[in-house]
Amino acid sequence: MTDAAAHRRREPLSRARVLQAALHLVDTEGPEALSMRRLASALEVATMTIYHHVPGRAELLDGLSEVMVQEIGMRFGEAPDAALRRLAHGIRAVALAHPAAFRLVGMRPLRTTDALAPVDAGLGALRAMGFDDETVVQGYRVLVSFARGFALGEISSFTLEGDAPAAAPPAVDPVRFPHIAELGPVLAEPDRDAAFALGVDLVVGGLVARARTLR
Amino acid sequence: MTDAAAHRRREPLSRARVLQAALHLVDTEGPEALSMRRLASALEVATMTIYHHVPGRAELLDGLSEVMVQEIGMRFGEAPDAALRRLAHGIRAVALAHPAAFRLVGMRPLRTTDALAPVDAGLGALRAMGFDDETVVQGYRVLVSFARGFALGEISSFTLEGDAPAAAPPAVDPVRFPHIAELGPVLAEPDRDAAFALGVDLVVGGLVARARTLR
DNA sequence: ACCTGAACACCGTTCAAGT
DNA sequence: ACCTGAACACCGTTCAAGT
Repeated sequence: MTDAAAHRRREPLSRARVLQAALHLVDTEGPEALSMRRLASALEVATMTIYHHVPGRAELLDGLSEVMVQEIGMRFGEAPDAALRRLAHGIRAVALAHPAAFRLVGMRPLRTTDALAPVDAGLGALRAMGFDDETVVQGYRVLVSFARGFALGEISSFTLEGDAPAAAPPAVDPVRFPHIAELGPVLAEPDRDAAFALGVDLVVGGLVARARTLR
Repeated sequence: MTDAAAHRRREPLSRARVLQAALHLVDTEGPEALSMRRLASALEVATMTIYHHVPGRAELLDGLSEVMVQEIGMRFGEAPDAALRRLAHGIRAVALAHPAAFRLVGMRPLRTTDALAPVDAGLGALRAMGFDDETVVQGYRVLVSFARGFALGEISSFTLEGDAPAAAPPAVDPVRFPHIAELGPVLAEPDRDAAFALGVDLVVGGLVARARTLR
């Protein structure tokens, strides 16, 4: 049932409906639209009613990342390196599907157990490659740091800010910064898909190569 | 001259002194302390006085990243791969020196020309390795995305949030998430330096290997 | 059980005015 | 040139109360 339908029937509010409405609000009106007051008014409910389903704004944001992480599809019986590549691409896909929301929560630690399935899958893939525990955790952090960092960076370059309009790159002195000046056109319109694929190849490809030296 | 000394003599306010005070405020009182009002009161000046030196809050944040980026040391005549490694470690070092401020601005695009020296150096190193323009820009984005993403992630795991106290990882169902459960101790206290070094090795090492195939 | 209104202690920014 | 006070339109959250 859609949120709108649930609402028309005046079903009792729930954490799930609050989170759903929050994500919709951010998707349609931008990150700065997510205030407890505006969320309540979108749900046609008093501001304080929200607090009966979510303890406060911090947990609302945690819930938002939970909902988004659950959109990362899982799959079973995949080769470990394919699973890692899918995890990275899944993180970026969620970010591109919800850029404003990802900007809001993209670097928060996952604090809610319902958001841990992709984490477990990623760690499992690295263990299946034969790494010791330390290297599993390190490799996981490297891959996820890259994927989140890349996605946040590209989002910032094309979403409006919540406080300032999308940035035009500053004009640059070709004497001080010759490389920036000469690369200008490519810097302005990079092939973002190719850049992300390069990063995934470097990280996952490198890990696969190291795994081979273990056996 | 220190900010405090300048202030005692009632020197006129300047953009530089505003930014310096803003960074100090965030360093000492956390990210949520950076409001125009609290910054003004730290400078013992009326709130609106700030606006004569900085157009608004967005530009204040841009200025903060400018100041932080300038702390990344530059060096000349270095081998390209060493320059890339130093850039990555420099980004992380700045983040660890100013965790609260980095959380505030770590993913903003650099919008101020005085912040572009490390960008130009990084691009120059990749060009010196022989890559075509597209690959230079892609490789740069990959390295910087990883460094920023990693630093932001580790900061979030040990800084208080501005809205919630430092996160204790949630207890986890070992049936649903066996890998998380079994890796628990390592996940709780990862070797962050080693993890970052692994990422730098994978990215820079991988780029060096690709550069070799070009000649 | 579920929801609400009023109040408190904050925000960023505009504007017209002061020295 | 440089600084300011008052006002406007917002915030998140506490508390006591309503159904």
